[in-house]
Amino acid sequence: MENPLKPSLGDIARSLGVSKMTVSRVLRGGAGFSDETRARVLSEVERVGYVPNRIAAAFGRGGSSTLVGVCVPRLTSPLFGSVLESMNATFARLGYQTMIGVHNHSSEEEETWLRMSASWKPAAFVLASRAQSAGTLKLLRSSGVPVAEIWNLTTKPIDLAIGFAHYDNGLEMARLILGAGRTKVGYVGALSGQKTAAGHLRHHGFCDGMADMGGKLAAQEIVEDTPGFYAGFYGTETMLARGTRLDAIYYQDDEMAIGGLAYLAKIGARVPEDIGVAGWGGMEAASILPKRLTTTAIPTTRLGKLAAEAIVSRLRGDPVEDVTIIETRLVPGSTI
Amino acid sequence: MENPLKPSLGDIARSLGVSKMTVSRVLRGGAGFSDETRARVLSEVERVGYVPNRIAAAFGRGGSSTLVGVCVPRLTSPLFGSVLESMNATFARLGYQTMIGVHNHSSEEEETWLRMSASWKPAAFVLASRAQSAGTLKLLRSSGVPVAEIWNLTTKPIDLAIGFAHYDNGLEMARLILGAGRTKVGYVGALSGQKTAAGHLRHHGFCDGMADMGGKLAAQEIVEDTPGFYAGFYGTETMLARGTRLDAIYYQDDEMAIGGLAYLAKIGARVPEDIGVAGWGGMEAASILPKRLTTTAIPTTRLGKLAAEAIVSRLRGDPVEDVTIIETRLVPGSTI
DNA sequence: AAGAATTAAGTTATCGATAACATAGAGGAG
DNA sequence: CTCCTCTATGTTATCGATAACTTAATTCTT
Repeated sequence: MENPLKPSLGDIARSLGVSKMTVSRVLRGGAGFSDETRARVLSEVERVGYVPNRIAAAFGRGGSSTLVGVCVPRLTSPLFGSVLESMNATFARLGYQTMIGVHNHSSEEEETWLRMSASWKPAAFVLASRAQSAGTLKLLRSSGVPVAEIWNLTTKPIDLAIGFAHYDNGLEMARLILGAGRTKVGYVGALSGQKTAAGHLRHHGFCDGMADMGGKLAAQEIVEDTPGFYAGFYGTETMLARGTRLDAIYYQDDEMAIGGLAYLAKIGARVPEDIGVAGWGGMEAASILPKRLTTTAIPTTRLGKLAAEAIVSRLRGDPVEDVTIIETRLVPGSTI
Repeated sequence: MENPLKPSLGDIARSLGVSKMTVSRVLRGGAGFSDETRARVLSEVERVGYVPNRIAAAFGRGGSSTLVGVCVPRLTSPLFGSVLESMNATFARLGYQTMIGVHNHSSEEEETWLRMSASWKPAAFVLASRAQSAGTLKLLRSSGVPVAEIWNLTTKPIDLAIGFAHYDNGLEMARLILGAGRTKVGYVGALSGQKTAAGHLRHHGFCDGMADMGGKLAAQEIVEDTPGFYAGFYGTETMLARGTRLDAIYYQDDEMAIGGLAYLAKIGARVPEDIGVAGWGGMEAASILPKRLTTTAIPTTRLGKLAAEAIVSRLRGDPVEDVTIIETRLVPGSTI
């Protein structure tokens, strides 16, 4: 008892004159003890302020913990923030704790994090944006724990995938834009890492959608910077500076679209009369603009909640869909 | 060896014919082994894809882990997101992992999280927004681990405090606004929990600053909602609907200010001619507005980095300042 | 060259909780 | 009244890494 402030199960047991197992059983709520014993244990636990040691518990159970490793591209995006928030809350409610990692769209960073994270023997992993490196895949497969790939959908998930149909979102937006009679359409995106990243998929879907209707992109600009207001602003400036006349721009996300709107306002272009604007994500700011932004609204809270629940179902051995597509909603808005 | 995919230190040792300690020493980079042994161990580790078990390691060390518990009010704010991101990166670089909690400005949620978190025997805690409940304080004190209170400053920190001088920020902004000749000033804030919350402090400093210069708030509106674009939009609407004529509004943060600007634009009020607007936080979006927002820029990345470094210094026994004030910068902008 | 100091190992005990198994006593069935 | 079944509880072994010792071999001193 070097530290009297941190009594252990054994200390509780000793001061009550019972065995550690009895205390353990009472605390974990199973059966096998009398009401009287239960009351005595609980009051002693309360009295000394006992805090169970989950490290020891996880170790004793044979290694696997109630931690869940979650890795996202970044934490500054309100969309990912919202997903994390609801996922975190759901996991907490179900008795799990989240360990967060950020990979900045880099598969090396993801692998570094994963290796570190795996050493905590998490009960599961949640990865946003497809794990790419061979090392990552090997580690995930051999770890034997449930893995949820969120945000993107993948045709053959490592374990389970829950996300949005980004390609289709791009396709739909192309239809909406061309259907509105716009013909000279540009695309502004930003650094989004690998080919399989969500932004690329929407871009790809958008191009294909335009091709289906006999159109094609008149211009595009991929800014070498994190997606955000700035990137949208400067991406638009750069693209327009090239002189191509455009009557609509599709942005990688709403933040970029809002940045673009700011640039268009600055140069006096009227939206949607002179030029149309569309984004993706349905972020809060999009709804307070003078003209409601044309975008695709995504239920981020739902994604987080479903992902956490799916993981827990899998851990409990309940049946779970391998691939869950979360419905998105095209918001026509007034900027196209 | 029930699971051949998860070899342990002992397995490595056995297959090399050395002791577990030798392997442990090599892996943790100390001394006490020959170059040849080192090479043999490393190659075997590589060959079988050994992943160390930190749960066992933490347990073996006597309980304390390399986890750091971090609790913030929410994850959807780009400001907190940015702090978390740099803190997470700094901790990772220094060999620690973060466990995240969200308390929604509720001290009960914070305490629940803390109790859960404490059971992982973290090496330290980082709390954003002052811990309030008696239970929380008692637990933190008796846990005996370093605690960093960030975001807010407190006069007597539990252990160490790193943050912004919110009260002074409010005071300075009051001076700037009154100094610009504005006399009928309103304040729009949002749900921010306890009395000691950062938003309240700025509000308080703002009122005192106005009083010092012989002014006082002409109107105020505290929206019962999370701070954000919406809250700023509707808070402004509600406040102005009461009919008081105003020539400037101070907002709890930039998101709310931008929401307010959107409302003002909607009703055709010119900024800053008809009414001035000021925010707090210096978020990215504030710099792409047609008129640069008058605000207080805060170095969120710096806060995250310094907080993580301070915690690690304390863990290593190096000297650390108890209270660190992070300088903020008043951005005059063009909206006042 | 003998003893001291250093290097490169190996041994043992331990952390706290838990699974799996063991046991004593109470109550019920026949 | 005997056997049998619960119920409440105790015992033992265990998870993987590590701290703190110990030992054997090598190198350095003077």
